Amino acid sequence: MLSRHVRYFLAVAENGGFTRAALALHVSQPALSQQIKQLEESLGAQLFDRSGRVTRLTDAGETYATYARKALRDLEEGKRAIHDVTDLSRGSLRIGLTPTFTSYFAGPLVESFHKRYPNVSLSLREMPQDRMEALLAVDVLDVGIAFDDVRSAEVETVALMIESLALVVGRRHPLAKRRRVGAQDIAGESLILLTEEFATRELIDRYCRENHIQPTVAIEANSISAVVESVRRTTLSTLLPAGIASGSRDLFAIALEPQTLQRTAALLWRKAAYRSAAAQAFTVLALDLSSQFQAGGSHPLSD
Amino acid sequence: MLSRHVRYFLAVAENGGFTRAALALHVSQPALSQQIKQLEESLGAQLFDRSGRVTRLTDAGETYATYARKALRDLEEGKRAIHDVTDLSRGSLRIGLTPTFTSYFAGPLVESFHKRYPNVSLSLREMPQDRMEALLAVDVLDVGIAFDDVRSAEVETVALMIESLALVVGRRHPLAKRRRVGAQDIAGESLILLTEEFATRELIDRYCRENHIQPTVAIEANSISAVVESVRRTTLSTLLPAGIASGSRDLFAIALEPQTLQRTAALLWRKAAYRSAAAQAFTVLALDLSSQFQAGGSHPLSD
DNA sequence: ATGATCCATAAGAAAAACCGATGGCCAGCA
DNA sequence: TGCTGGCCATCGGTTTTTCTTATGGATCAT
Repeated sequence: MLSRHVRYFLAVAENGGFTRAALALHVSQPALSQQIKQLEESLGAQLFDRSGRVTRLTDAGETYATYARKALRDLEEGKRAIHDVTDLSRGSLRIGLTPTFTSYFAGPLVESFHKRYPNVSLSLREMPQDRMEALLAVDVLDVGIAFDDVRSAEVETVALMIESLALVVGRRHPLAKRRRVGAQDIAGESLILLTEEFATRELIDRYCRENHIQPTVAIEANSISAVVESVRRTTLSTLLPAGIASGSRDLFAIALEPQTLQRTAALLWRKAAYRSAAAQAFTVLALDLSSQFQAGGSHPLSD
Repeated sequence: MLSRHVRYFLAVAENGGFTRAALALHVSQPALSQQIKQLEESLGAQLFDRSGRVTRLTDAGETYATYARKALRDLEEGKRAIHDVTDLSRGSLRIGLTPTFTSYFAGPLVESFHKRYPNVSLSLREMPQDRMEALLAVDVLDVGIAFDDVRSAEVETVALMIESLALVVGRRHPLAKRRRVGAQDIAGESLILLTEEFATRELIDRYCRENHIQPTVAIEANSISAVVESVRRTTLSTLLPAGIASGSRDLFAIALEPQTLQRTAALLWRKAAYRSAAAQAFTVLALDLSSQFQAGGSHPLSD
């Protein structure tokens, strides 16, 4: 990585002579003579004292050698640093999230990624899918977790799992013990729903139209946790990914029958973009985790 | 002195593209493609993301670039170290200056340096301290004259003198004959001050807050000479290093009592950097001159 | 002196780097 | 959607750099 001139110079300095250095470098001795001569000319100073029996550095040579060695060390360090980056002992990853994923999928994913690669710094930003796609396209995000019906042609996807919405209720809700419900059950519900800026809400509205039902929307909120906490404390219900209820004792996710209220969760990134080692590792982990969600019976809606 | 591979790599990184870099280097674009490809192979990592419209560094590339630049600086420093002749019959010195020093301290210093070493070429650049520290760190400047509270960890300092701000007024100003003034005198003044981009202004603002005074700021200017000329021609006053007034008949520097408005001027250079003979001679001269300022009664605020 | 070592120089051979031509790939635009 | 311009990769053939071998001059110990 250093020019021949400098490498040869250091070799001669270290070996205390042209002949020995030539031997060590597996080149002929005249090759060294020439290179060093050129270096001396370009630096405008004599680097070696060849007058005596042994070749030694001049003052100028001694001075230059310290800097040359430093430069060499820098380059070798750079080489090591690269491998550190690719083996994920550092680096960074900017992740975009659709709000509904933040709680139940992104949580475990980020946790396991951070556990495995603690030195990769993560940036998590929750945002609507439209915005996410735009930010991916201009390379402000590395990867997104959202749904597979992307609008932007610059974004490509890999499906993670099918996410089904369930009726989520609190322990005091009349339907709390039911295993499954149908559209007609929903029709009589008083719901608390996300506002229309969420893709989830659009999906629900379409579902209601298609099934010709008009459940009461008792409360609207623009935050998942507000919805969840309200459901927990009232006899209102909501429609959310079933995963959100898992892990919470007093929340029950009741499957919809038939399961028409579903969409495909996906990993998003810019088409043909360079994918950093961190991004690739994240992808692997995400696919892994999602297959657990799918296969393992733990996912309430996978059956 | 760096191998072609690395030099080309840096050029592509800096120019943001192969084509532009090729132009800058006066080689063909394929030559760059080949060299970079070889470098990437030898490092076992992709250095550039060529997928999009613009070519940009990958994480690995970014990492390597910092080390490569460091190596380059080392070699250039080595070159200068060689050329640096101890008798100062040639050489060069790149000096950074905080604006307030330009007039009264740097002037005499540069004058005496140039008188003593006429063959050393000088480069004087006025700039804010932050910028100065950055340029010192990347070896674009040899030495800086600023204040001793540096932010960068890569810069070290040697104190020159304590610089006290004084109330500077013109001959027609009511306080022109006073020997000293207090904070309460300042409170009633109409001032013309430097803008907030100057460290001096920050210092003054803090002083006012601490003394609970709010003098009128009649004029703001971002140039020392503008301030000085205005003070000379009006009955407005300003707060500036007392030294600025010395040597000018119709400017009067009135000491503040107590002297709380002061800071330590210092010489700055990059930590552990090679210091050329010129830089060392400059340091000696600067310390010498500053002790004259301090000791000799000529400095209006030294008593 | 003499032989052993060491480095410099010269000239041709080998290797590396380079150039121009060409083609593919995006991205912006009609 | 197809066109176009900008950008990079690849491919032969050429130029430049670097290397090798052969040789000669200098130094130093014997």
